Amino acid sequence: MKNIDFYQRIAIVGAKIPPGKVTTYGQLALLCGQPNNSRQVGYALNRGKMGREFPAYKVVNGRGYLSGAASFAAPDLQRELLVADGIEVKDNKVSLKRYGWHHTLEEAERFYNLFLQMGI
DNA sequence: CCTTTGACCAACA
DNA sequence: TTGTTGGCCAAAG
Repeated sequence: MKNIDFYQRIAIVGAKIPPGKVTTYGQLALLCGQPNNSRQVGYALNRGKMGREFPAYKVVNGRGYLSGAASFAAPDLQRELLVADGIEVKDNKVSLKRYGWHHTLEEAERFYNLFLQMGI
């Protein structure tokens, strides 16, 4: 699997984050078939490799913390976008328990099969 | 070719 | 419960 494909996978999974939910770098990496490659997800976003469509604001770290002022065009942009989606942000952090995307095994398998079928 | 860097993470003290 | 540590791995230098 080429890395270009990994970015494609991230785009596909990112588009399926349920409304009003957030995901983590690690979860995206896992759903994209590379559980130990969460740093690469951060790299892709940092370098703007995911395009304008990608809901980067819905990606937080494993403890629910937002990505940092430097990561978005405006320092407070990520928080504003999350709040606009009805997601509570307190102390620069969201509750993963309440707003995390708790995907099922079936969902994970659907992605796996889709990627297989697409050959990416 | 190395070596360093990073929008990460789980385990540990 | 907070800070640290070692592992991770592709891209950049």
